[in-house]
Parts: sequence; structure tokens; C-alpha cells
Amino acid sequence: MSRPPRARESVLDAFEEILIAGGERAATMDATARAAGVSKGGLLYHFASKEALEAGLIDRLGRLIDADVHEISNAADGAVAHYIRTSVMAGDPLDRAMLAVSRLAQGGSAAASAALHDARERWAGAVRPHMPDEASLNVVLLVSDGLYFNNMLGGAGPHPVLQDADMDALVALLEGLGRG
Amino acid sequence: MSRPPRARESVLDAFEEILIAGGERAATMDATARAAGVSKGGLLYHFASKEALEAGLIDRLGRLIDADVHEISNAADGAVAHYIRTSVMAGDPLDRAMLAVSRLAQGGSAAASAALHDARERWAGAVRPHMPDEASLNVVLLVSDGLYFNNMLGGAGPHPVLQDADMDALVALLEGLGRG
DNA sequence: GTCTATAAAAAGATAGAC
DNA sequence: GTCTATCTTTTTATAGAC
Repeated sequence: MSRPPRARESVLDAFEEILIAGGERAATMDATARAAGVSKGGLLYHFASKEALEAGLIDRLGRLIDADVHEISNAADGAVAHYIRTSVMAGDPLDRAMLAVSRLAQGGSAAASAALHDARERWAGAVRPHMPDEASLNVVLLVSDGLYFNNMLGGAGPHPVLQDADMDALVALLEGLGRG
Repeated sequence: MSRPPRARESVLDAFEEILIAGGERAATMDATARAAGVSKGGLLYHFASKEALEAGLIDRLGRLIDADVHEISNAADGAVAHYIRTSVMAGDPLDRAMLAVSRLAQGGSAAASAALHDARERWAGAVRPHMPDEASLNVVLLVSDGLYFNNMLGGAGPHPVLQDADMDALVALLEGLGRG
């Protein structure tokens, strides 16, 4: 249980934010250092290379997924509802890490792709016990992926993909699938 | 009906390919020119800036979407089945353009994001007449988005998201939704 | 741990020859 | 239409002071 240095976490936060807002191209060491309020040299003390910086972010995602999978399995409102409703961005640490690591995956990072694949398998494991068959499970997983996809493409659209009422109807429909 | 110069199309093909394989960062003017077999100066004759190159690719996507929306509406195997089955990458020109423009959208290109939002709305328009309500329509759209999302994250996984049999079961389930 | 200074390579773009 | 040469800025990374 090593508590990571404050500056290190600030750098990771800044890197994450720039990846989300501007993509891999915008997320340079320089821009990250500036946003984190440290010098380039300061950043390089904590992360000796760009690759190390990316690895740090991927590690952070892994820790957040651990907590989330546990939460889904114990959700009071039901695993499916909880899983689907939290697939639309609320801006919490997991959402942000997912988005940022997705950007890295798009940039060709094999480690980032592997981390996302791994996350998806662990979510599948948490939801599977609540579904009658694999086809229904696939619908739930793919709808969640679809929500992430829309979040990922950014708020460029005039309105969110789903209104609150649409989300309620969607969850009801998917839970119907869950009851066989 | 202007037929675009061969070299221009080669440049667009190369840019698309590099975006898909390596992301926005890898898709430099230099790399694109090299892959297209022209010099940087040659590329810049056809596309005067990086922005113009991206706009060229977005235009290409728009033309392919036109054709696809028409095809979905007239699909012999049913709109839903056709839409869902073609959401998983076959490597055809539309798949490639979608993937490449998604990379640009991730990089913060507002034009790319707008083009993808527009495509989604047009697909919704083509599928809506075949669904009993908006909740069912949303499931179909989101499953399609989810399939694209998984394609987008690349073949890093040990196996595709869906086996053939899983796809058949998925389509059957979604068509059940379509029948109310 | 954090900084400045600097190197080495790569980026987008211009100019002008052919 | 396509090329080479060149300019400017940005990017990653190193070296070494504090």
C-alpha cells in the first residue's frame, strides 16, 4: 500500500485530462507538465518516458476497474441496471480513466488495448450470472460499449444520446431480457 | 460528377490506412506521402494542409454513408439484420472510413465528430420504421455502436467479440424486439 | 525532487525547379 | 502535377545545477 507522491498523481491527472479533451496528439509531455504545474524535468523524474507515463495511467485504470467490478456485483439496484447506468459518463475517476486509456488504444498502444479488453472480460464476468444466456449478455455488454462509444466521440452533438426517460426505458427493456 | 485524380485517392487511402493502424499521431503528412508513393510536395498539391487532408477523408465518409443508408432501407434480409451484421468490420471502404474518421474525432476534430453524429442520425432514420418504439430502436443503435467500439479498439484481443453463432443469436434477439 | 538549458529528431508548411 | 530543399516550431529526451 504505497501512497504515491502528490506530484505524481497531479501529472497523471493532467495527462488524463489532456487526453480526454484533445486526444493523444495534444497529450505531449510538455503540455502535461504545464497543466500539472511542474517543469518537464520534474515530470521526467516521476515518469522517465512517455511510455512510462502511459503505463502509469493504465495501472490507474486497472485499480479503478477492480473497485467497479466489485460494486456491480453488489449493486442494490441490480447488476444490469447499475452496469448500464454507469456506462454513461458521470465524470467520475473511472469514466475519465476509461476515456483516456481509450485514446491511447486508438493511438496504437497495445498495452492500452489489452487493458480495455481485460476490463470488458471482467465486466462480462460480473454481469453473466444475472443473464439467462450469452445472447442476452452480449446485448447488455454491447449496449454498454455503445454508450461508451458515444461518450467517446464527445459532446459535439446538439444533445446527449439518451434523455433520462430514454435511459429508463432502455434499462427496463434490458432487464426484461435478464428475466429470460 | 468529377472523377478525382488517381494520386489524390491514393493519398486518401494511405492516410486512412495509417490512421487505422497507428492512430492520429502516426498519420503525419510525411508518413502519408511515403505510403502513397508521392513526395511531401506532391501530397501538398492535392491537399494544401493537414486540415484539408482530414476534410477530404470526412467527405469520402459522407459519400459512403449515403450509399449505406440506401442499402439498409432496401436490404433483402431485413433492415435490422443488415444493419447489425454490417456493423462488424469486413474491411470494406465504409468500415475503413468510419474507423479512420473515428480516430480523427478522438483527436479533437470537430468536423469528424459532427460527421459521425450525422451518420448515426441517418442510420437511426433508416432503422426507425422497422422498430415498434424508441427504446427498441436505441438498443439496436447502441448494439451497433458497441460493435464499432470493439472493432475500433483493434484486434488486440485473442478472439473477436462475437463468434458467428453468437452473431446469429444476437440478430435473432434484436429482431424479436423489432416484432414488438 | 524539481529546476534550466540544450540537444536531436520530427512535425507542418513554403519556395521554387522541372 | 510532382519533385527537392529549406524554414520554423514542436517533441522527446539528456545533462547537470540547486
